[in-house]
Amino acid sequence: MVMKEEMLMEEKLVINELEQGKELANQLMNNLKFPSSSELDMSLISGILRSYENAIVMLSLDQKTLKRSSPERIDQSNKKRRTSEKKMSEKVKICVGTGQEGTSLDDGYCWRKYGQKVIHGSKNPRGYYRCTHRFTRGCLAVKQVQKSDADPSCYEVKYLESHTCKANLSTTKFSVSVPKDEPKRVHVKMMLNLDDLENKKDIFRTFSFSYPETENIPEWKNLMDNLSPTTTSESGITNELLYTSSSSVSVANSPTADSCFSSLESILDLSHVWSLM
DNA sequence: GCGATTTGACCCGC
DNA sequence: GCGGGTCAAATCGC
Repeated sequence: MVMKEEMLMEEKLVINELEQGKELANQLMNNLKFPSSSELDMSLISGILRSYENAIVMLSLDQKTLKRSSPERIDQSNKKRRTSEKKMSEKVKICVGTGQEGTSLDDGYCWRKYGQKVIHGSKNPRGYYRCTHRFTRGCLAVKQVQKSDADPSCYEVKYLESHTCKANLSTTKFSVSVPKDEPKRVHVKMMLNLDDLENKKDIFRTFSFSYPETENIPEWKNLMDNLSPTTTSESGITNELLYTSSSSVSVANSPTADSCFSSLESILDLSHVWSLM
């Protein structure tokens, strides 16, 4: 019953997307008859492409749902089954400072917890999260979060499947700061312009890691050397430098883009394309 | 009331 | 049979 309602909802969304695409295509045809601005044409074309992309994503998700709930399987048993597809995965270790638990694990995406399991041989349970946009935009991103047994201040985060809900990182900005009282700890604030049609707003995320972890990387060491722990910026935020990504394509297409907020490696990979503001 | 989280049950691969 | 991943009903919180 609920499943049927969900299917109808999905169908409506797909039809809506296709109708939008059709509407935009009509507008484009009119524009071609009476040429005006090529910018408008381009925006119409990208609108059409987006509509069809969304429809395809929704349909592919629908197919998966149908596969899982095919009549034979339903006849066989009314019980739960899981997909056996092999997934791409990326493991990331995140250390959080005291009093920051929970917030630092926030990586800029919206996750919904769908399960928790006690793992054999581990003291801490593993949490299972999937993208909130799974059903609205067909985003299949999944992550697993488990507190490290060895270091309770560290979380092991495993990302399975990448986000298809499309974060637009073209205007991503990083802000790096060093706390006065803790000169070996680095706070990174990221300003991210998400291509979020619902919210249309910039989202800020912060996380931190220890200086020694990055000491053996020359570029990072140079950066840290330039951050004198005694100076204070005009904004009142200690030692803040703003960095902006000079290559949106390299960010957006990076295999680690989805977890760039939490993966130290990905931040460092990107560091060479940053330019000082 | 609705969306998010919790939690026990179930499924599947090894 | 065991362990890990997922589902979905129950519960919680706003």
